[in-house]
Amino acid sequence: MESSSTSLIVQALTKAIVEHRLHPGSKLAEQKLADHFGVSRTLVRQALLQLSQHQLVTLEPARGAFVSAPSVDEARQVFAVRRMLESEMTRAFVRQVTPAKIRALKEHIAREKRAIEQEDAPGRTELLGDFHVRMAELMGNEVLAQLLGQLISRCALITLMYQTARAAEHSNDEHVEIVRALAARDEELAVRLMNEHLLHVEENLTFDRKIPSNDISMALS
Amino acid sequence: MESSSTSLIVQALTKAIVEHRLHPGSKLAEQKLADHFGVSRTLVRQALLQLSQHQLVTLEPARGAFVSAPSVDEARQVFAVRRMLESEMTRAFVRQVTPAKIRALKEHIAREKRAIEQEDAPGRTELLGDFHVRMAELMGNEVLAQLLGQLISRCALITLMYQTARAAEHSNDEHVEIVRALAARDEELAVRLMNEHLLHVEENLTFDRKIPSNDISMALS
DNA sequence: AAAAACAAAAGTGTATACACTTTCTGCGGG
DNA sequence: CCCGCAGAAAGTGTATACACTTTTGTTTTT
Repeated sequence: MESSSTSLIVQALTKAIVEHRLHPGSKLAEQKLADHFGVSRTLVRQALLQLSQHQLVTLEPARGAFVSAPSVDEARQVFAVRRMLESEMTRAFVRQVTPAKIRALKEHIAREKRAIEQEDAPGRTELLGDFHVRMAELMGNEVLAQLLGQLISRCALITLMYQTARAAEHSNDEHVEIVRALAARDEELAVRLMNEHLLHVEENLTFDRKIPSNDISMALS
Repeated sequence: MESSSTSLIVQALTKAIVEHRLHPGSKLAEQKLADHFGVSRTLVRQALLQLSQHQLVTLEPARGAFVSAPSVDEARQVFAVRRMLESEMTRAFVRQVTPAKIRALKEHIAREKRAIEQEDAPGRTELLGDFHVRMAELMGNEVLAQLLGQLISRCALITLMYQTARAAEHSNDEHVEIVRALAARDEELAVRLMNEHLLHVEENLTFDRKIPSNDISMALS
């Protein structure tokens, strides 16, 4: 169904993994993926190698590629890093905030709300994560934005999507509060709210292991 | 001269790039590297792909791989991220400091001093960077340690090695001061010192472009 | 003599081939 | 009935082949 290069495969697989269409532990057989994307194993291997660097996929020597199943410990470490990074990011954001930036964030939050109301679960998860990336981008720091993007992908692998129906609204509300503090240039409040927000998201972790569905073609639709 | 897998090639190239034996802009021809390492282009390509994800190598479509030449802007962004991450890391470190951890850091600093006295430039650069990684490891956060490791590799590409003869001593002194503040559990002082330290390192950036040496075999010795 | 055009060489991008390892299946022994 | 073992099937790891692109060097044209 597809036609082009490695990065398209990476994107497709990333989406499927982050949206939990491919469950942690699922085997990713090279030939099956190659058939599905209509390319040779060479390109699939490149894609899997990249994904393993993003920690979305785990490569076991001579056994193959599997969707990563991060341990509880690792999950907490990822969130600890996010809190370190994002509390300081928030601080820096306040110091260089402009009306245009606030407007951009508010627009983003509106998009979140729309996705939540329409019960668009995949879009919702993505947008809620992107809020944080958007902040980094608005600060003009590409390096930060890219780094956060990866951390957040790892988080999405961890946070289960389903029970976020209520949690999503909660996150959305907290985003609103954060932006309000940013607009008011209240540095300490903004930092505190961001920290609490991330703690809340982390609390929502559930670590039940679902039964892996190995049907790759189904998952990639 | 070599025998084994992709990650050995990655390590060898990383070392050569970070130690400035391969200059920014140098072409990394696949067949030449393959011959040098005694493997096929397949493995070399895998290695180059990984290095490009670490931002040490830039891939230009249909033109090949080159040692990255980060822009001034990108350099500042990397340092901005390091300051965000490491100031909070320092704060967290103070809160969970133990005598054993202080001892470990002091040992590391002693190794730095030895490398500086022996004018072991490559070892010196590596150890000065590793101080920060060691802190992350001592906190038991592998995710943080790995992330910092990558950021610091990117820094090493930027910071020129030669003029650090004096700067290296300076960095070493600042490490001593930081550890002293950590041992005293003085959170604010430690954070301030770490921030200033990173600012000093950033100030030492020099952005002169050297003439690239294309002799891969020579550089890899 | 400088510029344009073409041919040869070198190099990258993808597919395929093949060796070797793991996994599965069925059969015989405990 | 279960365990283990042999052989087949499936799958990964590396090398090689080949098409296509960029680069280089030479010849032709103005």
